[in-house]
Amino acid sequence: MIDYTLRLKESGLKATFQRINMLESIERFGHLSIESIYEKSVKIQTSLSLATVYKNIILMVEKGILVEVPIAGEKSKYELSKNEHTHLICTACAEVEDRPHDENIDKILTLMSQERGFHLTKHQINLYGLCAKCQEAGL
Amino acid sequence: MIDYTLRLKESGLKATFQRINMLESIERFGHLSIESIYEKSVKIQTSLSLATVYKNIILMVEKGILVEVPIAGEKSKYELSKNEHTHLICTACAEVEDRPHDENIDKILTLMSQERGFHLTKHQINLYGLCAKCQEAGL
DNA sequence: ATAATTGCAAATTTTTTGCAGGTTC
DNA sequence: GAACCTGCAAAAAATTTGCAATTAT
Repeated sequence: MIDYTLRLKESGLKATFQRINMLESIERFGHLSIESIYEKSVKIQTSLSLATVYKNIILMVEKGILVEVPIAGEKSKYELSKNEHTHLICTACAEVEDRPHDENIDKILTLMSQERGFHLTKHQINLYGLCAKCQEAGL
Repeated sequence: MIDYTLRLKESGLKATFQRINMLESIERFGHLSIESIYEKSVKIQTSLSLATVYKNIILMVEKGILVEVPIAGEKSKYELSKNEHTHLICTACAEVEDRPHDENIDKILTLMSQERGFHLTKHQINLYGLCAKCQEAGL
């Protein structure tokens, strides 16, 4: 289990139970919407309020502890910051799987940006389709 | 100017002035949020209602006439369906520029999907950073 | 001790819905 | 003329805010 107390303090945020609880929920499930972060976390701490979740998502995204994953046709999900990677998003079951980046991709994208004088700081690649499970289920 | 009347009818939608007006606004500006589509279009047809814009966005995305471009930290924007392309999103001025796809990218992404038994149907690549203008402006 | 954070309730914003009247095919 | 669409107003859902009480450092 990751040391979220340290991670939060490094960012100048207090290591409250609410925040650690939220981060552990996200760690466990990989990618969660705000509503789902609340649902998972309130089971651990029943007094948790949705407003606190909203406030902390905003703060932790600002601090770079969390990353927003915007998805077409759905609400954004949030994940822990980690190496750049590609998302495989199943349009049937809404599951999101991470795949490490082929290093060639980064090179190509950097070049593509430079052609336009664009200073690339971050990128997001979303692949939409059917995951293996949903294909087997005939969807 | 594109023939939106035909495009709508092909999709089984009636070619109302509201829809054509919305599509022309999107064509003119490239990428617009729902609120902006309303703001631009209501100048042309002052009786237009926001509810109509919402209803038609949903319909036209369903029919594949429009594509949702979800963006981290912002509301989704909508664009006309066109060839797959990459978005350069300026985090300072929020402008979105389209760049044609390097064909190598498509190959790599298809391979990456196949490794996981994932059936790729669509992908979305967003590059975040500073556009040339905003860099010059010292942002 | 003190500055940050929480949870609540209320306010605001965003999106959806129902329906009478109008429009497209 | 039938089915579809619009605009309105109202409802529902999502997000933000203010503040007194509590908690982390």
